[in-house]
Amino acid sequence: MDLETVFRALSDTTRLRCLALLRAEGELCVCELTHALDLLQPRISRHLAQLRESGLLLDERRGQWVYYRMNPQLPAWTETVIAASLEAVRDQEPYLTDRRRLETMTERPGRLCCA
Amino acid sequence: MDLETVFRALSDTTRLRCLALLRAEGELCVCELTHALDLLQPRISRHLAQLRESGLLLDERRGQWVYYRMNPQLPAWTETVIAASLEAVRDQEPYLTDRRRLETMTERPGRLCCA
DNA sequence: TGGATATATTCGGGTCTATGAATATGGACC
DNA sequence: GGTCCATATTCATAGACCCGAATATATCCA
Repeated sequence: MDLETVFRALSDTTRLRCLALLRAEGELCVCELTHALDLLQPRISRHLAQLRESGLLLDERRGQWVYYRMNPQLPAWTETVIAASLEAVRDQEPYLTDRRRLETMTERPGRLCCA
Repeated sequence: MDLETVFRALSDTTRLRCLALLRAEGELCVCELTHALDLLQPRISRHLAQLRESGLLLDERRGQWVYYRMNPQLPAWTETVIAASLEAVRDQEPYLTDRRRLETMTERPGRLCCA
């Protein structure tokens, strides 16, 4: 896991938005991220694949859905970099709206509708 | 200073090598960096310009030489990101060799030859 | 088996990026 | 002025990247 690979993976807003939600929520499936970011599904899917290939994310299929989550075995410096940078934009757009859209999403797979 | 801009600036090994030396040395002129990294001068100059335009570096002409240094007014998260990542590769190549080449460079401007 | 949903991939186009080579700019000094 | 040195910029090329649209794959369920 070299610096250049990680920084390149982090140098796209779509990917940063996905990472921000995944860190907050633990894990999310592609359709939840697609809804939260309000973007086309192939676009989300490609960015998630990039994050997986760079080593930052893990994926796991469960039934129809593929869930992504942060790789728990990242080197310490990578954790530090991601945590510090995402914390700095926590209260800015588009990250605020992404969280709101996810919260108000109905029919999230594997979740009670009236939790 | 947004995340994407900073991460894009950091996603190139040549730029990371320049930043590592500049953090260690305080300030360096273009010819010192060119010698330390053992690359062609226009290549170094262009990467330094990118780092300046992204806000990470400041430059200052003194006589024939242009000195670059870290911008001392970076946001805290940027400082954290750069410090954590460069610290992680401090003892790896090509960063080790870069420091060695700089140390053994003769005729560094503004420095005594037998310091 | 067939249809519906979720996810991934391919394709084509436009844009950005990094590079070496060559050239231009700018200051110092005679 | 002219010359040398340090630095910056231009030019052309090759590759990477991002995107939407269309299509392919995979799973579930009837």
